Amino acid sequence: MTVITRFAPSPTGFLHIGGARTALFNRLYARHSGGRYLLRIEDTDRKRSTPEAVDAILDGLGWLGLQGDDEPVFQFARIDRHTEVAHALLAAGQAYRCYCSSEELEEMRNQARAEGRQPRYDGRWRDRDPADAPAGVDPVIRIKAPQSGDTTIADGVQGTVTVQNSQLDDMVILRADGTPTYMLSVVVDDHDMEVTDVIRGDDHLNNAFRQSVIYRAMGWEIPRFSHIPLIHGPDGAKLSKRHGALGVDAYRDMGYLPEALNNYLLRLGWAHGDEEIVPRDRAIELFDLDGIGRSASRFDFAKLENLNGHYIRETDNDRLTGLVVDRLTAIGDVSVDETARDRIRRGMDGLKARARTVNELADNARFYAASVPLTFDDKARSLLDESSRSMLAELADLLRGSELFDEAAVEALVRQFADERELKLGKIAQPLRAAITGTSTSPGIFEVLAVLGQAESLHRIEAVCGTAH
RNA sequence: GACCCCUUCGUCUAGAGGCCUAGGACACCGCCCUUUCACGGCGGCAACACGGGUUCGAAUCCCGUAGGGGUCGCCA
Repeated sequence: MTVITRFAPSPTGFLHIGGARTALFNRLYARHSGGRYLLRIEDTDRKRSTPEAVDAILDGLGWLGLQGDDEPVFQFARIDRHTEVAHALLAAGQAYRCYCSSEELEEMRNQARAEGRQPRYDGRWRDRDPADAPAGVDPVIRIKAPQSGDTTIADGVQGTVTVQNSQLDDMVILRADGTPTYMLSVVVDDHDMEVTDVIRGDDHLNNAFRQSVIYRAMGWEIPRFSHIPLIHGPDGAKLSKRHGALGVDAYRDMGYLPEALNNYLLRLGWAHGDEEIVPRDRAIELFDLDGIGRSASRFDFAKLENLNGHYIRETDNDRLTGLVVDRLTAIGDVSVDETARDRIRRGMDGLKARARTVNELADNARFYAASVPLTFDDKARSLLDESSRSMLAELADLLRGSELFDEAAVEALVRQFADERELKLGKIAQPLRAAITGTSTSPGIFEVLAVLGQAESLHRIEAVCGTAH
């Protein structure tokens, strides 16, 4: 049987990090098994669902490369099928109308809580004569849950989990306004979409038992459930905005690469021996439900950042240049023309070894796009004292006379200059760096000089020495 | 509160009774490389929640305790 998985977010906000990981696992499992991975937008809550959220989720999935194999299914469009099933259940005597008001239910729950019982619906309309129905009350339809025995689920991650049926209550499958509830819709859709594996967050584990009631009532085969642990914040508490419960677009804005986020999310809760770097294809090859742990894991930005640095170093220079230019342009403090773009591209080897995020990369590349007069940070300013400036003026003369200006030629020149004066290279390199980059740290100084070229390099040095020619 | 789940270095994890003096990665600390900062290399610090069993032998199996998490909607 072909494996079919699905990711089913509700469009009430952005695609958060937990959802992204759920989508990842679903896709990976489907790919690994040679099956299909589907997307379903659970937009049955008309009050909270928004088209903006649908776009945000689709965008996020697209960025991560986790879009479904088919066009997404919009659950609300299938509402007729859901109500049809509800009525079939009613006709078969598997469900019944309940005329309780919300006040009545509230009171029922309060009383149960007060008596230390579980706040469940007590089934008071299960066998009651519909003739007793109070006038003017629109009933809901509830399904008859088993009242004795127990239900066991063989979960792909959690193992065998058993719950006493006395814990289940007769849940609402069709609301008073005639719309289906989530519990009904998911089951009907998963069945109709022929989903074989439901891989979702741990927070749904209890729902699996309730949903199996509907499967049984309809005589449908129950899919294999796999409930993956939730992601917590660094302090072990539920992920909050302060931590990482951000939309994936926020991670993109922070300068993370989608392949790094995918790798990080994969390793968060899943492992294959000691392998840490697991690119997509390798992930598809290795991914298995067995590798998923059962305990919640904490989100760790430091590790994500380290991984991101790795992927930045692996990424080709043209793509990186595009990302850096976009970022610099978005910030808008330097204008990035073709010359600047070309310098950034040629300087990318030196740049990318030193950055862990695209934003850091852009910050470090800024000096390539800047123009005289540069802005200097404090360290650079203190490096450019009077004696350094006069030394740079001499160096400029030497550089000006050079026919060649590639990295090797410049290095030879500067080293020779240092030797003649019996100076350590650092004594010259640091002021030089300050003069041409405006900072005290940068890629290798000879590389920078070569990328900038003779004219621009001299221009920057002269601007500092006040010896413009 | 009831029900369900979880518990190995600070963090992510390896570990399916002897291979464990518990391995890797991130972070941290040294050293090396070096014109700066990184990258890279080498080394270090650091954990089986606790208590009982079972067994010749337990991080691995069982029970309990403690702690953490999830769920208890006409939300999804």
